[in-house]
Amino acid sequence: MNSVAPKLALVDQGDIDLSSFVQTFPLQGERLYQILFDRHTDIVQTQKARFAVANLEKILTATFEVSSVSGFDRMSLRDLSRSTGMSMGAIYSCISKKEDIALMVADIVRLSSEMTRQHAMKAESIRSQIEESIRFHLYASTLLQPWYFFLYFETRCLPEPQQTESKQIELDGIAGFRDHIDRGVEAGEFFTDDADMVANTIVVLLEDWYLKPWKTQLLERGAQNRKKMEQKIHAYYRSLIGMVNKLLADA
Amino acid sequence: MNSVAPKLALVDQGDIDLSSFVQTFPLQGERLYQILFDRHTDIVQTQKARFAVANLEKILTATFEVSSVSGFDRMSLRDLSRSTGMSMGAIYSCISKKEDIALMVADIVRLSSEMTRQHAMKAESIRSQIEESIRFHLYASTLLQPWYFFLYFETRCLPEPQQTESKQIELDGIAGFRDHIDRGVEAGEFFTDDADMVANTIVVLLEDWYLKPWKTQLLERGAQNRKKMEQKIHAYYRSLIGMVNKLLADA
DNA sequence: AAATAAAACGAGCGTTCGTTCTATTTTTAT
DNA sequence: ATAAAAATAGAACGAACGCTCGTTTTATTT
Repeated sequence: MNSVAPKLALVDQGDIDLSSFVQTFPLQGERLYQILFDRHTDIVQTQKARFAVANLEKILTATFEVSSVSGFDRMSLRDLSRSTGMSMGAIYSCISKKEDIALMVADIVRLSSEMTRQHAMKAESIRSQIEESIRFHLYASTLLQPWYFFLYFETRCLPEPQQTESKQIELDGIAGFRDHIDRGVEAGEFFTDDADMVANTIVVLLEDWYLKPWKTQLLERGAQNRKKMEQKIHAYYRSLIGMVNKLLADA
Repeated sequence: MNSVAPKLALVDQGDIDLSSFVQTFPLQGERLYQILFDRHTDIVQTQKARFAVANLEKILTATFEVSSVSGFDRMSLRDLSRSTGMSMGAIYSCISKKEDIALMVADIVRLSSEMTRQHAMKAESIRSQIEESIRFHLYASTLLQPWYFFLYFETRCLPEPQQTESKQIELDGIAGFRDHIDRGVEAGEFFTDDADMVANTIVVLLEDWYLKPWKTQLLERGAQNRKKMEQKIHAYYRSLIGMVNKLLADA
């Protein structure tokens, strides 16, 4: 290991930029709802996948839209019915309880977090494990922004065991970064006297990205904004990495 | 100005530590509810301040306790009646609508934020303005932790104008720090190439303190923990200042 | 064309909510 | 002592809620 450890890469590395992430990340579009259907055969009453997938998409899209105004509790199923264009009966042939919607959101976010963890483990150096954790999390939480946002604010609508699990996921995230940092310090790759704070700061700023998109992101959808959105993500990514580099000085 | 600007003070300065803050901060104990009574004569039906103050304290304390489990919406006034030991009639002579409770919380937090701003303005150097903003905010949001926490998660229970105002308070907080930083860079006190990120990080970590007290704080109340709590605050304060110092290198 | 099964429909069920009201008792102030 | 103010317990109200169910529509097979 060179005594002047290389800073985290500040430029895209081609094979791991947003475009290629979008091409491989499975929790998108129709596949996302297909996965939801497959993983919740006990909840979803509709039998034919074709109908279920289409309706799950309607229900979840409308849930994010309606509940973002004043929360999941205040979203009535009549609101949802109006917003989806489905009848009450149709909704209840797709889910069996209102709470099921929140359960499915929690499941997808948990799945996404697990995929992030798996991906980062594959990186070689400690610096690139940190880098990949951050990058992958930013990508995933951008594509699934309404899902991450919903889970954060509506965890309390879930039954107790799921509430505890959500909190645990966050703690694991912090512990993961602290672990990387500790190992990096031990290996002499970099130095800090406050690993807890650095780890916590990273996690909190990753949360900030999907909780307060109005701070930095464009909220409009559409192809013309794809490019702009990509630029915004990478600007935030560079900011974050730049900060980590300042906090984790060379040993 | 010396070219080697002094770092933010890492030790207490006696007259502005937690103990003296507690002695002067008005939004505590009985005074807090007296202020609430005075500022909401239109809402509170009870005439005699003595009764109103005692009941407001019961109502707000119980609200924080009950609503922390599953949110303000799911807290019924019958829960509140049971938890306060007050009858429905007594509750409704103290408030006129359930929403009033949330409005009063928002009012106090707004007031506290304003006091923080006023206090920090009195500091002389730019560094100490940043330092005082952070310190004062940490103190205030510790004493009023349930209030800050409640407002953050239950803003959506408020009518639209108040929702927008809450969001604006956060944006103003970020803008305030960015302004300090910009002026400090201009004056040559320190340097950063990412003032936005530094300002945002400070605000987000200040929020983290009252949103996730289980990460770092002791939750138990009581005199025997007073000392421990004070140590925890200052440990977090030092961590935060240490980080700011690393991010705002000498010019 | 007829038969079948899945899906969609929406009025209506029972429940709970916030809120009001009444009758009664307790507390406070003069 | 007495009148005013406050607190109590709980019945009652209408609105809104999550959810069900008998019926109708649609899609597919016979």
